[in-house]
Amino acid sequence: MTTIDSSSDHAGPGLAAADSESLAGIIRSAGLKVTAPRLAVLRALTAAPHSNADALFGVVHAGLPGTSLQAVYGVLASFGSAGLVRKIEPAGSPALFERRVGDNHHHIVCTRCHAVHDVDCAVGHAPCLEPADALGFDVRAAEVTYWGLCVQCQLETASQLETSHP
Amino acid sequence: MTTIDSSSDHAGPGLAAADSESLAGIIRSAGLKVTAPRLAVLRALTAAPHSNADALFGVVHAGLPGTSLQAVYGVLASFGSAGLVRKIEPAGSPALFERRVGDNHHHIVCTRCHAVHDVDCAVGHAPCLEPADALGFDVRAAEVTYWGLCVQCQLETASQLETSHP
DNA sequence: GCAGTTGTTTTGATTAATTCAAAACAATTC
DNA sequence: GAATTGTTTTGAATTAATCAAAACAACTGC
Repeated sequence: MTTIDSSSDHAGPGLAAADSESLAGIIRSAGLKVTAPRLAVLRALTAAPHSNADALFGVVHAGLPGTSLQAVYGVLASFGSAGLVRKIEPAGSPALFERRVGDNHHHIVCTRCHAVHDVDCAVGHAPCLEPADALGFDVRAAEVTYWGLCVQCQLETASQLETSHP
Repeated sequence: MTTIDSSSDHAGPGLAAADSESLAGIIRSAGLKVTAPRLAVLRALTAAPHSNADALFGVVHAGLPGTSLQAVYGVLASFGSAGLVRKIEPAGSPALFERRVGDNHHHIVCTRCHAVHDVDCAVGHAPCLEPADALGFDVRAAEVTYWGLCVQCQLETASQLETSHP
């Protein structure tokens, strides 16, 4: 299996060495050991935010055969507790992961194709963070999910309607 | 337990006949056939909102042995498409069901014990319904989930802290 | 540079929640 | 009261995720 080498005087994979370097730095700064699967997952997640474990496994496994799906789950779990990634679980989808953490942003999900995009707070600051009646709860977070049709699906459903016109 | 019976000339199950009658009416009005499992699920869900399929199965099966878990799933699916119940899927919990539909309300979930309560809109009308940038989406719904500690869990964690003091 | 320690990954199995499909059955319609 | 349509049962399968032990690799200090 390949080793991880960040020293510059080295003719490794070659492509995107600086990229790996910074990703490695991010992982190390989080107090985690830098490993090939972790680099690969972090790179894949940077390229495709809102990916699920299986999709990440596909990408990672392609570039690093021998990586197991369980490894991806393990990497995501460690990234999660290290605060490096955030896990979101929209109804009807498997868990998705994103690197954008710490800010207060929300998600908009297409009800037809399940595409997910980030949306900033509606209000500008902590959104809706005060429920009308918190029932004594110590509220720590407010999660907003918007549901609707993405542009693509609006077009496709419109043309379908047209086609099925008498 | 006292019997409530309004349809006097009827020797049915006897217990809570008026209740069953009205529940039956609700089911029938939704265009669905009235069956024992459906009545039982609707009654159980009225008594314990935010129940999952398994919990409902437990209650239903106790009163109506022979009912299968799949029947409960089937009932909930038909109720769902008939608009009689709403399905919510908080992260980390199995799907929950509630009869409160059509109004715009949200949920507050305890991060420790997973208790779920209804909360009304933060704003009074459609809450946060306009994201900062909808990215071209045709937004149809905004779902807000508050996360925090319920009163009970606040007390329990506080006393735990106290106990573990040096 | 090299060995030890600690943490990570693989391998293989297991669980939880839900869905699918066909046959048996029951509620409304005629 | 019989036919029709839809519902429930039975049994299996699927998906997403988790658990556990052994093999392995990255960082620590020498």
